Amino acid sequence: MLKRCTGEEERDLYPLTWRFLKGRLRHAMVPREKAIMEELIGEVRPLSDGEILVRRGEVAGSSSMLIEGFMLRAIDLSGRRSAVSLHVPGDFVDLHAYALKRLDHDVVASGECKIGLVDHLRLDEVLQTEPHLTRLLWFSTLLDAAIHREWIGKLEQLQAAQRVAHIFAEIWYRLNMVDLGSEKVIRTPLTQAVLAQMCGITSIHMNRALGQLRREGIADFRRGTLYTEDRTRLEAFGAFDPSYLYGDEGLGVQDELSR
Amino acid sequence: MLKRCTGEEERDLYPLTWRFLKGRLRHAMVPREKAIMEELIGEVRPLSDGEILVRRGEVAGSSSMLIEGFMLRAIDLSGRRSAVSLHVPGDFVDLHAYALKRLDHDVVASGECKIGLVDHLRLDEVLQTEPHLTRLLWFSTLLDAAIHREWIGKLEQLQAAQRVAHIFAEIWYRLNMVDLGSEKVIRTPLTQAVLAQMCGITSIHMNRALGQLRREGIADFRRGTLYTEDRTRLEAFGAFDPSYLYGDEGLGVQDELSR
DNA sequence: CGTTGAATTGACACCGTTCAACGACAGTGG
DNA sequence: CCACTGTCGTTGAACGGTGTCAATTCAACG
Repeated sequence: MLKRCTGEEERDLYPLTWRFLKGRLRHAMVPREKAIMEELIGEVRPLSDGEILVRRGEVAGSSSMLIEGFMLRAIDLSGRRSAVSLHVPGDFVDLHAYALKRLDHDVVASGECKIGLVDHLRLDEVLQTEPHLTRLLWFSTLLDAAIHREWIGKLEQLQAAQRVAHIFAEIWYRLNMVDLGSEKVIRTPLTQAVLAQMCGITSIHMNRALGQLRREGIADFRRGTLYTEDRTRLEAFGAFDPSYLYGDEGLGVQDELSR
Repeated sequence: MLKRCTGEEERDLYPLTWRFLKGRLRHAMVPREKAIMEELIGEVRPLSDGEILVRRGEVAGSSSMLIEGFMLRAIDLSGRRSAVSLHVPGDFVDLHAYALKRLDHDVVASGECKIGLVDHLRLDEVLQTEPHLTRLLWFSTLLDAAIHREWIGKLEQLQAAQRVAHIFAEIWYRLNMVDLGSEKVIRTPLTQAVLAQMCGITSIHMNRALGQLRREGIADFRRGTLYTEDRTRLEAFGAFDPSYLYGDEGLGVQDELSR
């Protein structure tokens, strides 16, 4: 008889990595693979707000999984700083560094967070002996790429208020996938300035955009806390279609990857 | 005595795939791996301008390498269409489809082009038996992600004319890496409308931006042909720093990946 | 030589930036 | 308990970049 693994059990068995690919292809991992993932983590380290984990150009010997909190990837172009992606618990934040060796961007803590370090030598072993797990790791980095593409589309087509709405919808969705965030409220360490960096607008205009969302009753963001009565409306306003996040409840075709 | 492989020889030995990772980590591939890559290609197929190779959401059983010509990835958000990336010969265009199974975007021919199809079953074999080559394939998809990030930064920070300049500089650089494009002129199948889609502006404003570049003597783009006297100036204007393209002449640290 | 898609131009409205000032709040130390 | 301080958030007015609409020119091609 196949015992169905409940959320509780997963948390107990894999306290550090149970959120990895949760809501996406985690169901494609067999217990052995989940155990390998958990054992990959060496040191667990806390980060304080704004702390830079990896600097652009540095050669990295390890990658890290985000266990608690939020992180950003940031790049500088023509002097100004901007955020090109956001990470939530369960994300293998800079797995990219494994194949790229040096990164093209900084990886920064947004608020307090906790990460688990994975030595690249361990990943070498996985590549040698675990083709299926390798493919899942690869998949997780392509998920990032898919999100990047959506952000590009968002920046190309939406205007300020819609961009924030889109980000809000995305964060909410991603938090839910890893069992975080409630139905009507989520807590984040984000400031209006950081949101502005992610949306490619000034923080002043971000303030006005948030004002608009508030006035129109679409969403209320105050000092990191996001609240909304009607998420459907928020998503619609931000032209948010979650299919790029490759969640399980999507088209379901990924079952082919299951094994 | 180690025989140095000249460009000529590479072309003869691997007529379909000699451009793959050229200028990046191709030097890290041993002849056996290059041969495997070449043999991965099944059918070779021409595409006509605007032809859609893979449609968003479709389940793909194969991926394709771009042998000649240009291709785009496009997504639709709130009705309008926009281009989220551009590909040049040597790019393993929709390798993403291998791990993702279904894509979040369309893959479209820009102008006439020629592609080589690779069955996913063949890639499965590579994953099982060739960890080093697997890592290089993974690397090539992460290169796309790095370019995505740069585009996000570009959209967040630069204004119209600088955005085009940046794209121009990028295309030029990438073409040079695969032995295409001369010092002062490159030919592309791009229209002002497509450039506009890539820069997130209207084609009308793209026209004005191109006019500005022309007036200021930075670059002259006319019906697909791009000309400039001073590439350094073009790059400076577009705040272009090629390090995100991970070219060989970069920091050189990637040699660690060599083996 | 006519047709067609692409490129070009001008007028005007709107979105977002800039600069400057002010208000709200949390943490700190007296 | 209060005053102090710094960060974050808020607001207004002027300016500039970009979108929109409509009309015109240009280049390629059958």
